[in-house]
Amino acid sequence: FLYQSLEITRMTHPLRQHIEEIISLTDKEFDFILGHFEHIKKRKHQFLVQEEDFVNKEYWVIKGCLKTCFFDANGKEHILQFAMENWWTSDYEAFTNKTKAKTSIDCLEDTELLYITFENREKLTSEMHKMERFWAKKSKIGRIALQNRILSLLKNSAKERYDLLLKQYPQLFQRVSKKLIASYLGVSRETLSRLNS
Amino acid sequence: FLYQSLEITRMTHPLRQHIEEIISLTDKEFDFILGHFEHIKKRKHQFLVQEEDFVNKEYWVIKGCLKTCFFDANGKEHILQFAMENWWTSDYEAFTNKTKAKTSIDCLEDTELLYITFENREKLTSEMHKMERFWAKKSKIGRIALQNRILSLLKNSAKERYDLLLKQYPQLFQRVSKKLIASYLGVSRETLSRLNS
DNA sequence: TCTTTAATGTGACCTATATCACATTTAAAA
DNA sequence: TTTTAAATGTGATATAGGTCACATTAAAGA
Repeated sequence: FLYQSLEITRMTHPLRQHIEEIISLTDKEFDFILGHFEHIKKRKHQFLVQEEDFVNKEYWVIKGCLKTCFFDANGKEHILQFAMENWWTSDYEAFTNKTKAKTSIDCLEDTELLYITFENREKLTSEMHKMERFWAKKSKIGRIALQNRILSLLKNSAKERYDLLLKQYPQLFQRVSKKLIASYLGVSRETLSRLNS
Repeated sequence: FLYQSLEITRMTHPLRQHIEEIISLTDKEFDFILGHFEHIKKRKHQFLVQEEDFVNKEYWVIKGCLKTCFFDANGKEHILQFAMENWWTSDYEAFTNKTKAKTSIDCLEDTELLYITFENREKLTSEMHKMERFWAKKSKIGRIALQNRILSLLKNSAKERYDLLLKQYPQLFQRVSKKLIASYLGVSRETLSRLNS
């Protein structure tokens, strides 16, 4: 039904295009992969994951925007990740280790997603070596991105981190409040507001 | 020759024990894996990787201690990672993307390592699905650790980060100078020195 | 062993960023 | 449309942590 709802064919399915950036697929292989996913819609302010949940799904964003956040001892919110079109998201620690989520994943807009369960992911990777390689590659890329964020937190000032983020993800600033950007960068919203002046 | 030099058998090889924490291996499989690695020794202050190098090896520490560091615009050193016995290390961005290293990897003690080249790693993972799974799992674990470090940089004070590190890696404090610990935590060594008082 | 270099601690002072308070604007509900 | 809540900007002030300077101690080298 997903093909119909988005008026797309299996040839132009966004997930297929996404996967084919890394490995190439036949029509049959893509159908097989897609068969392991489910489709859901969420409205703004709905949660995909809440703190303390067990998490057995990994999500892929078709359309929309989400934040992965957590709260410190003083109740201050911090943003670990944003997710928009073509991004994967989940609480990976909870998903991988079958532990409770430390984070919440919250829709910032009405959002349309595909998800795959832990079991289906295991099945798919063992049945289809290509997908193991796909996710291995994705994991490597994700790790490099996290490492660069640590680098940036260690060596750059608030202003520098702001400029880098703006340069790397200009679309983000159109869709997300500055309060959340501030929480992602690790500065107060007041300081962020003053950076431009 | 590695078996001899360390007076170990293939049964008790430290790399085998390390891999078997995640997947199980036959003697034959382990010999096959080990055949893709080379053995090297480095002295204190020698580099495994220097900034601007191309990096086509991933290292595994048999014995010793290393730091992965980089320098900011003011020449201040920051530590991205330490590596000790049973840890993997490399400049993963340079290794994965075949780009130049942003970091240096420097031996803090005389160090004994195994390494695998990019080509051998590709060969090994494609010939032996188990090893693809092994590294996929390692990559997941590494990613979670990086994420938790970001979490900690965002939500914890210098003192809290210090206490967490001390709790998680007490051995580190016996082997590494406080200046380097400070660079890892993202505080000045003076501040670190005052945290205990 | 002697000599040099690095590690560590601590005082004095500085600065980037946080916090609190409030006004204004904008967007979301009802 | 009206009402309510959230986002944003900005001043005043506080503070964690940085920087500089110097003394002491410990550890490398030679």
